[in-house]
Amino acid sequence: MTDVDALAALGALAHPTRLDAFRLLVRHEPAGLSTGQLVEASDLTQSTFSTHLAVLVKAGLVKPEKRGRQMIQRANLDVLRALMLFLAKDCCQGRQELCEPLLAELTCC
Amino acid sequence: MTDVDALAALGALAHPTRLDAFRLLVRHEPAGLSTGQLVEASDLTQSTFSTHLAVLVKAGLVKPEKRGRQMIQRANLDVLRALMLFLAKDCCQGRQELCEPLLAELTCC
DNA sequence: GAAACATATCGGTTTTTTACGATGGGAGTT
DNA sequence: AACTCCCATCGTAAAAAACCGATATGTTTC
Repeated sequence: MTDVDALAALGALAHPTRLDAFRLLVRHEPAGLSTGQLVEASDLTQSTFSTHLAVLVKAGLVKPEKRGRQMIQRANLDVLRALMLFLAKDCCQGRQELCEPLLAELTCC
Repeated sequence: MTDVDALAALGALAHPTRLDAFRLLVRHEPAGLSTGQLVEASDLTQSTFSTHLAVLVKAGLVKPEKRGRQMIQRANLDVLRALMLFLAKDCCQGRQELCEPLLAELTCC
């Protein structure tokens, strides 16, 4: 993951509507949700939400898939993992003791 | 870490200047760098960089400390860890197999 | 083919962000 | 006290983001 990719992912998640939508999609893995269902879950217009969704898709965090006349949206956890690894690399620069607390907490899952 | 905190941290890192500055500070832990040194490392005006720095501080990612007539800026790795944990919680919702690849890669450090 | 449906895109307005020079205030120096 | 240095803040202009209604595109249904 390059800096540009990480900036796109960070920016995509840095908005309440998009963060909510992404987390909703994560909770609905691997089935996904239609765009319309996501619009309903938000309190925004269909067109406004569509542009938010486009930001998530452009960042690679969401992968759309055609199904009949509707689009099924699915979270791309690979990109989320790549983003976390990107951040972790900063955290761990040479000093492993800095990230050990993180690993300890992450073993919760 | 609340949603509001996470959004602030994501937004703070979602800018090339601020991401660069934060990573530079991480690499200079635990000594930190003065604001002036950070300005030099950027290609921006002192005033412009100051507002960027304020965003990082507001998000808690950077902790300023007075030293004489200059400010020493230090990265707050606790907030970075909290942010990563916040993202990981989404990733791991109930399904531990989703985060195992991440943990495997993180053991690099 | 016409109608209904799901989603994307186009204009346009409002709000927010970014960037700069200039100014101000606190902290050392002479 | 006057001066210099470091940094924050103010005022402002330009750029980007957010939001909406209206329209366009492609798909199923009748």
